[in-house]
Amino acid sequence: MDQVDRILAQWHAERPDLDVAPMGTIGRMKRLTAHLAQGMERVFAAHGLNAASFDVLATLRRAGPPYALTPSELIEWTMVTSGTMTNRLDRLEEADLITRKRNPEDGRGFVIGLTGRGHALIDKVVTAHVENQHAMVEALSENERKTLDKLLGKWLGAFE
Amino acid sequence: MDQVDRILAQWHAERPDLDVAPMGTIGRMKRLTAHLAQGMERVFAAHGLNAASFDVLATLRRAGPPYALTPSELIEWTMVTSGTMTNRLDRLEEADLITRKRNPEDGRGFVIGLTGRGHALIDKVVTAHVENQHAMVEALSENERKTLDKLLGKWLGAFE
DNA sequence: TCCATTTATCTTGATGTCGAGATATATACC
DNA sequence: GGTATATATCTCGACATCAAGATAAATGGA
Repeated sequence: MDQVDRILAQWHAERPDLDVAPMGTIGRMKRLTAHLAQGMERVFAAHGLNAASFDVLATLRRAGPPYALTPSELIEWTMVTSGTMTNRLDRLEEADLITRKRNPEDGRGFVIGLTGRGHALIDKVVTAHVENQHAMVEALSENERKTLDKLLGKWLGAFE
Repeated sequence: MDQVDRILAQWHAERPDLDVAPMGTIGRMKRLTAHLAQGMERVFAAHGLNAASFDVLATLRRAGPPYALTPSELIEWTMVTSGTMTNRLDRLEEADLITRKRNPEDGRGFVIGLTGRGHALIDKVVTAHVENQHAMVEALSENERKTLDKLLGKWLGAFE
């Protein structure tokens, strides 16, 4: 009987006309995601980053050489609005983790690249991040994690 | 090959030293939760609410008669800070959906109750909300959803 | 070539959240 | 009873995000 079960029990008592089983699934997803996000923020914060800045640096890093993307491409990968991306890039540029150069192929735009510091930092943080993620999924066996992956993949397919 | 798989493939190419399988699980959880939240917001918005205000009204409603809790109790159920709760209550009070009365049993505090309008509204919205949640989990069979519930419950247990 | 439309990015204002600190009341202990 | 501590809630300032609108450059015909 966890917190989600308590919520479902309350609804069952107050609104027995409702079948709240899906609420349990969705509620657990939400809480779990919140815990996972919190756990990841701790690692990011230990290196002076947050989820937002990590997201941008990691996207540039895993894009491979020359570790450079346009703001539009970053927006697509990270699924934030253009205003949010501008703000994120402003802060990362201030921190000397990325560079913002005019795009020689498109005068309207820019190319965002990792600085040396940015590259070194994200490599270090990603290593710690992946280690941390391993620790956070340890509660599930390898088989359970794979089963979960399959279910999540199927469900996600209905949305994307 | 969904967006999460593409991200994993990029990491595999750039950092083959990392085992990013957990990142896939966590990434799918995050994306799924974002889609679910978006779907729920649509229902809330159709009734002039958002997730924050729904959360408070629903907590009061499912608490049962007399549909009243202290801000502290609301904070525990909703897992937000006191400043956030004050802000939420201010807006709900303005909208005449809740009342804020001094707590006769504790001069430091208040008791938050549903107004008639608030009670009627949350009953209507919860019905639509539950219907919407059913639609959003339709991609999974009943058995799959139950398997997922079990796995999520086990995982969540490691955190709570 | 010229103009209309599209695209890339930035700017601005509103909103929701958090964290730290303020205030008032309750509680515990001497 | 009186003081120290704990608790309940609010206030305030900082920050991230979004949506809508502004600006500048690219593109696609006539």
